[in-house]
Amino acid sequence: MQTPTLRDVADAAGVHPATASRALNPATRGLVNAETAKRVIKVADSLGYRPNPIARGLKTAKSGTVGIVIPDLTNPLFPPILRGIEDVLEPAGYSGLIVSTDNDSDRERTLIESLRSRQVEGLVVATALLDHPLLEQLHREGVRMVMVNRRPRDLDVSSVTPDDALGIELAVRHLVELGHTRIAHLAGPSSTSTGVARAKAFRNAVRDLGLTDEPALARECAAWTEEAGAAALRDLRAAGADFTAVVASNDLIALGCYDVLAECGLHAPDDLSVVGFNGMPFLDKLAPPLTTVTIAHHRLGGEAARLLLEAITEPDRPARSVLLPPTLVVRASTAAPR
Amino acid sequence: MQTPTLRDVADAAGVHPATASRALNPATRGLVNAETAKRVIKVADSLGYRPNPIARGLKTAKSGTVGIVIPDLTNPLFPPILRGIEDVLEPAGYSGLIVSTDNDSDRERTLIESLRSRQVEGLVVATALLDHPLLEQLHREGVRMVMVNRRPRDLDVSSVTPDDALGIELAVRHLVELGHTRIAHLAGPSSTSTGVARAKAFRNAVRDLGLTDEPALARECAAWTEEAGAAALRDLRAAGADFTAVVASNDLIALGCYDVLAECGLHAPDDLSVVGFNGMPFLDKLAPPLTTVTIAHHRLGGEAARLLLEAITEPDRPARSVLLPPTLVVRASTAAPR
DNA sequence: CTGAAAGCGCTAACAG
DNA sequence: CTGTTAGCGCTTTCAG
Repeated sequence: MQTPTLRDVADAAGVHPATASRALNPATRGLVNAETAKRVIKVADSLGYRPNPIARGLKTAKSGTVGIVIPDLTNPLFPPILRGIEDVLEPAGYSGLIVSTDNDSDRERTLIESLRSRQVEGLVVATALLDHPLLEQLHREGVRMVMVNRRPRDLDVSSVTPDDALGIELAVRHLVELGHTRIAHLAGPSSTSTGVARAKAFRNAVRDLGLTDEPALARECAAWTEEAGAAALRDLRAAGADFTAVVASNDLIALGCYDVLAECGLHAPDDLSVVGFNGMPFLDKLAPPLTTVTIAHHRLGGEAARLLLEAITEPDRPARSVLLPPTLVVRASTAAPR
Repeated sequence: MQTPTLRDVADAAGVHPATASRALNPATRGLVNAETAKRVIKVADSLGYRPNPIARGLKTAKSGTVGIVIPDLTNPLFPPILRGIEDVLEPAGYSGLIVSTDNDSDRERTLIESLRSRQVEGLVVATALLDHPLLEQLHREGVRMVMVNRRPRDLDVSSVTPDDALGIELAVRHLVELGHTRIAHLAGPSSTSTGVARAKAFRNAVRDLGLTDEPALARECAAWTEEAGAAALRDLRAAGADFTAVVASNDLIALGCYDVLAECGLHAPDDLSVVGFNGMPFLDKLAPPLTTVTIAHHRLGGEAARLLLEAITEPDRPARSVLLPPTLVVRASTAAPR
């Protein structure tokens, strides 16, 4: 026998399917005689009945699902964000459909199309670029969405992002307090809000702390990756820049710095102090353990999910943006300059 | 205007919805006049029509989705497996619904229930325990599934797992060739096939290579975690065991060994050679870089997805088990004993 | 080759 | 409080 339907339950309980439906749905149970409800429920679970949310969705135009759009699952930044999202979604009776765009905008378009055809009620988006036509279009079409980690410029959508300015300031202040005066910055791609915000925050922090802001000490990385970080640092060194510390725009870029140091037979922090950003796992096991600005990624995801659920239940609420405060975790990759 | 339905397309093209349906579905397009089909298709995409897979699923009892059950997304072992799965699913027109059980069997039951109610056509399961009543029950109920990474004992289901025996043999042989004769093993939980298989393989390898198999040199870890690995190594040391190398049953357990060495002011490989298993990312950045047995996790996932699709399209095929060959990656955590 | 009709499993009016 | 009716969007007989 196949999985029983609402009809089977109704027949077995001697009631009409509509009554069974009402009895089984907590929200409408009040409309039904308590006795009948009890009986229906008993029959239902003796038959092992389990409602078919697909059929329900067809009728109610609510799927109980939201789409989660991330660039790359293998980037250790995202699993904790996903966990945070799921931890909020699940108790609310929603489930998340996760897709990985691979930083490919065609793929992103296709995957979001497929999410929409699956009738997701909203989107949590972690792939935002500063200038992101697809997201603008979706927004115009009235798709409910929340940005996490990054956000587009000029788009009135809710978002949950780290307080990049504060994070970078913590990093720079730490280096200045150690005595560094020539500090380089390896910025993330300028196509992302985080890349731009951190680069700008770096310049501000440097000035605020009384150092001079030297453009020659900054490089933009082509991607948020180890390879791009390594390339940027090589470039900086090749240009003859003189610096004793580097603030990397994320941890992977910082790892790229480690690679370059190893190539050159140099060591952190003796030859160069290095600070990362994000607080990936296992950073404490590196050689040397990496000083980094840490974000509570779990919370980042949780807040985003909460905002999305809110947008779903109260569509008229204006967009809100949440900034999560970072903390600096000092480890052995930073020390006073020699 | 809302997203157009098949009816809208049919009306606009001046045909019956049934005809439009046939024209739009490549599989039934042959049943329709080529001209008509062409016209319908043109109208469809001028309207931006996109079929509703939910409604289709309701009728055809096929959802185009499979469930993916993993213990914990934040374990770096799983993202590459997921990638491998998605890379196979997607071109086949399927999508994966990912759930994270958190190693909690109640949660697992609930989540699998919810996947089934969402009409998944099959399951890729990465949470298998050797003795796993829930999976046995699902199997009896005819749920199509494929195990990945681990598998239950005595259950006739398809699986894709690493060749644990070969992997451990590579590790032990490497240590023996370096001159080690007293080698310890930190086994994974004996509730999992990988834990048991690797422990057994260790004993065999030791004997085959002419050493004596000493039970006093083995400990079972309570979990596949850093903490459990550390606890096991502490225990071994406290018991006064004498050994110069340790084969950890996975990389996280090996990281636990690093923690204990650091606590005691000791260093790998001088005081103890350490070998891991899995080939997690960033192992090359550790202090010291970890020698490990590497598995192509991406392929592990890909093969599993392929087997599942096969089981879906040809339900009568017998179960198959695929063993993926590991390779040993030698880094600086192993050296000749002092 | 195409239209008519029925129905997948469920819920939302509307009566009674 | 409960049954009737209708229909979500699509596919699939079955006729024509």
